This record gives sequence, C-alpha cells and structure tokens, in this order.
Amino acid sequence: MPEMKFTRDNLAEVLRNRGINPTHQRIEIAYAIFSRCEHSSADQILALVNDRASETSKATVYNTLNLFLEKKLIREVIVDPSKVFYDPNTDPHHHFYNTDTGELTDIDARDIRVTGLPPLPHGMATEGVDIIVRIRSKAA
Amino acid sequence: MPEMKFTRDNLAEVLRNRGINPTHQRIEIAYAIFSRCEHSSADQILALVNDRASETSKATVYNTLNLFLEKKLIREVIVDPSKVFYDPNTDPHHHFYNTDTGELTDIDARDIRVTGLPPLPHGMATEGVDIIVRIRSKAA
DNA sequence: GTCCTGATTAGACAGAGTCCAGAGCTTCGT
DNA sequence: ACGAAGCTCTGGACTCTGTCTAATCAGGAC
Ligand SMILES: [Mn+2]
Ligand SMILES: [Mn+2]
Ligand SMILES: [Zn+2]
Ligand SMILES: [Zn+2]
Repeated sequence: MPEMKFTRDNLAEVLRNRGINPTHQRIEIAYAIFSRCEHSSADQILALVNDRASETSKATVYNTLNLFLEKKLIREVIVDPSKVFYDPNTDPHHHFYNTDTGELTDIDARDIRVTGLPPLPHGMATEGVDIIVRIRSKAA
Repeated sequence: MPEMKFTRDNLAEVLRNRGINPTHQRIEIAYAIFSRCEHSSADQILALVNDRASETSKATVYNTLNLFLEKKLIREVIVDPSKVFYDPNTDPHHHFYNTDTGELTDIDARDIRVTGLPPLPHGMATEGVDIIVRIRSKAA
C-alpha cells in the first residue's frame, strides 16, 4: 500500500491487481478498511459499510474479509479472545495492545530484533513471528 | 509450580495458598489442567473432568477457569481465533504455534531478548510481552 | 433478448462463552 | 440438632462471532 488517496477508483485497481473482481460491495468494504486505516473488527466494518447507502450483508462482509486475507490484501490480528481484528497494514509489524481500551497500535518491525529463540522442531519452517506488547495505563 | 506430584491433596493445598476454596469440582479441574501439563481449551477440560465420574457443568468449568486466571494460577493464550487455550505454566514464556495442527509449545523466556521496541505511549506501562512464532511443516 | 458464471443475500446454523434463577453444601450461632 | 446465611454448582437460556446453504441477482458473451 504505497501512499495514495483511497478513492473507489484507486481501490478497484488495487483489487484487480490482486486478481479480485472489484464488485461494488468489495470496493465499499475495501474503502471502509483502507480509508479509516485502523484495526477494525468484522462488526465495525459491517456497520461502516452500511452507514452509507450500500446495504451489504454480513455474509458478504465475512466472505470478502476472508478473500482479502487469502489474497494478502489485509492481515488478521488475534489478540482479543472474542473477535478478530483486520489490519490494513501488511508491512511486517507488531502491536501494542491496550488491555483497557482494546486499542491496537502498530510497531514497525524493521528495528526489532528477537534473539535467543530455540531451533525449530525438525522439518518445520517459520511462517511469521508476532509480538504483542500488552500495555495499560500506569495510574491506579 | 515447582516439581511435585499433582495429587488431589497437593492441589487442594495449592488452591488454599492462593485463597481459593478447594471444592471438589475445583480440585478436579485443577487436576485436569496440571496433571496433563499441556495447553487445553475449556472444552477439552470439560471433557477430561467428566471422563471420570465427577459430572461438572460447563458453567462451573468456565467460572473456575476465570477464577484460576484471576488468582494467576494459570494463564490464557490467545492464538486461535475460535477458542482460548489455558496454560498451566505461569513462568514467563512464549510459544511456538503449529498452524497446521494447532499445537502449542513453550519457549522459555529467559534466553529471549527483544530489542528496538519504541518507547511506550506516555503514562502507559508494559503488562507483558507475548511472542508467538507461527510454524508449519516444511513439506508442501 | 438468453445463457452462464460468479457474487450477494437472508436466514438457519454451530460453537464459545456468559448469565440467571433455583437448588445444594457448609459453616456458624444457638 | 435446627435454621439462617453465604458460597458454590447447575441446567438451560441467551449473546455473539462466524459459517453454510439455497435462492436470487448482476453482468458479460453471444
Ligand atoms: Mn474470558
Ligand atoms: Mn477466520
Ligand atoms: Zn497492525
Ligand atoms: Zn505455554
């Protein structure tokens, strides 16, 4: 995702480049995710998309999110036991997780080094390393 | 949890030491978690406890797991979007997560160093750092 | 226009987890 | 021993996230 205005036309092009047929609903969902560039739940995205006219169904939102995941247009963040967060940022990065508010903040992975990891079990390959720094307000 | 046989008597003592009234059900649940020292879901624990006689209800299993969490007798691991894993190991540690099988393996935190983390937002304190290394079988 | 294919939809469904109101236990005072 | 009080436990209803299905819809090729 290089710097660009997220117009619906631009997003249609982005979807096409990933081999995704840019339907009206898919463009609206992409718009919801990328214009508001935050970590959102399926529920929030459904609400955002339907605040405008569109009327997109829950099934389509889930189908589309899973399609976007598969095509690596977005990422999922597993940190809240009750729901998945969808992440428009696909660059390698980690997260601060505010356990009071549920807020997620990105941490660029470029400067991070993790040392001391044991060797992988035989025949296994690393798929990714996720670091979650749980934080909370210092005041009692 | 220092090395000890996890007899029901020992476990009753452990619960008492944490200020937990050691009822029959709580002891059975503790026994299921600590004797099989693996990462288990609530569902698995419910099944384990009821494979013997006991007949413990789902509500009691969840209540007890949340009580054990609160008293820091166990830990939760958030890694599968569909269920929480409960971890008898409360020493600082991280996890390998086999994305094919769902298997979790502990990584002792003593040798791990993470460098390059940005400063925390003002007024925030770190509550913990969780590292999840997602792995999968190398063979296609 | 018809035909074909893929996308969307409502609503049923499944699973994890919580809540509640009633019943069971235990402890304590008398 | 009895009863009251306070935990604890329980079935079952309920909520919420997410999936599935069968029907409908939209759009391109012809
Ligand atoms: Mn919980
Ligand atoms: Mn999913
Ligand atoms: Zn992120
Ligand atoms: Zn563990």
